[in-house]
Amino acid sequence: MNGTDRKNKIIFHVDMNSFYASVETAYDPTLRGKPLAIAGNAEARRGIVVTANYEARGRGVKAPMPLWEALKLCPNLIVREPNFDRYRTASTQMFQVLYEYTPLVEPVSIDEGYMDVTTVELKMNPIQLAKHIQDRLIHELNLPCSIGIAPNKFLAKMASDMKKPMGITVLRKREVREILWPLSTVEMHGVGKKTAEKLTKLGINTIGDIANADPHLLHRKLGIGGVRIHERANGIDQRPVDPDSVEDFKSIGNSTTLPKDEKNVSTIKKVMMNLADSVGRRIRKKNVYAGNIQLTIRYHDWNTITRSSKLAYPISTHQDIFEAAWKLWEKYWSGESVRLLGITAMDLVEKGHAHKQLDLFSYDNDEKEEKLSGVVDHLKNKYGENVLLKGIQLGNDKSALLRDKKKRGTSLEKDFLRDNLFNQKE
DNA sequence: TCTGGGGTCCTAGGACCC
DNA sequence: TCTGGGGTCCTAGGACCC
Repeated sequence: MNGTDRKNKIIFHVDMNSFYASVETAYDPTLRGKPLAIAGNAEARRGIVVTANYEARGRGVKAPMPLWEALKLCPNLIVREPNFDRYRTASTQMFQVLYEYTPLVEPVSIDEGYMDVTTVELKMNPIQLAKHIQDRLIHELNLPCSIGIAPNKFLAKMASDMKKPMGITVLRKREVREILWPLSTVEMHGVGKKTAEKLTKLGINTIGDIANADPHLLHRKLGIGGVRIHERANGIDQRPVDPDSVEDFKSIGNSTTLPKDEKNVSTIKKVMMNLADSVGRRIRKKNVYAGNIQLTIRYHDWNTITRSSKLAYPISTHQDIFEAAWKLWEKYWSGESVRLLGITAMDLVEKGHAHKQLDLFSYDNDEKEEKLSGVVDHLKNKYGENVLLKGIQLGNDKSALLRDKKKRGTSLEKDFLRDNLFNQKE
């Protein structure tokens, strides 16, 4: 293998076909061949089609469609409520199979992922390998998928979309002009309705038009995303398959649509406590702290606002999360009735070596220790162990952290350090 | 009988610091 | 004290995807 060979990667995009519906059918084979939709309870205002199988899609049912509309199109539609634990289990099993071929697997969602199979040594060509994986998923898990094979992630993604269900599609770079360019701009991954409208105004109607447009114009009109779609439309995508990207999640949140529009504060408080509880469980399970809490309020008229505030120190308990969210609620609620509430933990920092660090302090108050372990991990993460240790050891002097102009903390961090670590007397 | 829930990335303006 | 400019942080909203 020489350098030129290594430059031409072989990327798979594995895309499970109508995943939730397929998982349900695997559990209950009597569903096979019948039109099936996964949708929430309409009484609880969750009546949205999340996934429709191909029989239902043939009748025009597709996600996300209100359930009543789906039933109008397809009166004999079978409807099942989503069972996310079941889907997560199936997803894990599915990725297990992919990991058997290479560690270079990048899950992008519960039902799709990329594989870099460039260096996989097998007595098969890539198409045979894809077929082999597809066969295993259908035989071992009863789950159909489509696989796109291409020299990069974007083309693999576009390829996997071309034959469904159970397709295998190769898209070579030299075929981009013939296969991708005639498609309309919305067909392109990354171009949605709004961007397509803007493009239409510029006289850009197909992926080929994007490819041949002036990238400076696209930059002016669409920002950095414009440059990106120009590259992609020309078959260029340098992003590596990153198996670690699952680890660095940026936020964890939960939201819920209320059974009816609500302005009763004690009801809302209960909902928010439940949301805070589940967000707290999830971040603690992932061993992270939240440095910022965001509250989402959707009003009866569908007007949605988000309000967030950076915290003086990272938190992880449901009480702390609730308190932060409740402060935002009290500050920003307009008084109108509410349709949906959401709490999201953001600016996540790893828990790290909290307890080892804690030995440096002589606090006897448990609660304070919990809070301090959060800020210590946060600062360590951000500035590195040395800076932080130096800062702490300087004790009641001004810390290295506060002095270092390049690595100075945020004002919130400074305030916190001043209040809690340095017994500051100016 | 309108319209779920989980995310990521980008932009833009003002605050703040040097 | 005035003036300007650059950089980062923080927040809110929008677009997009599954």
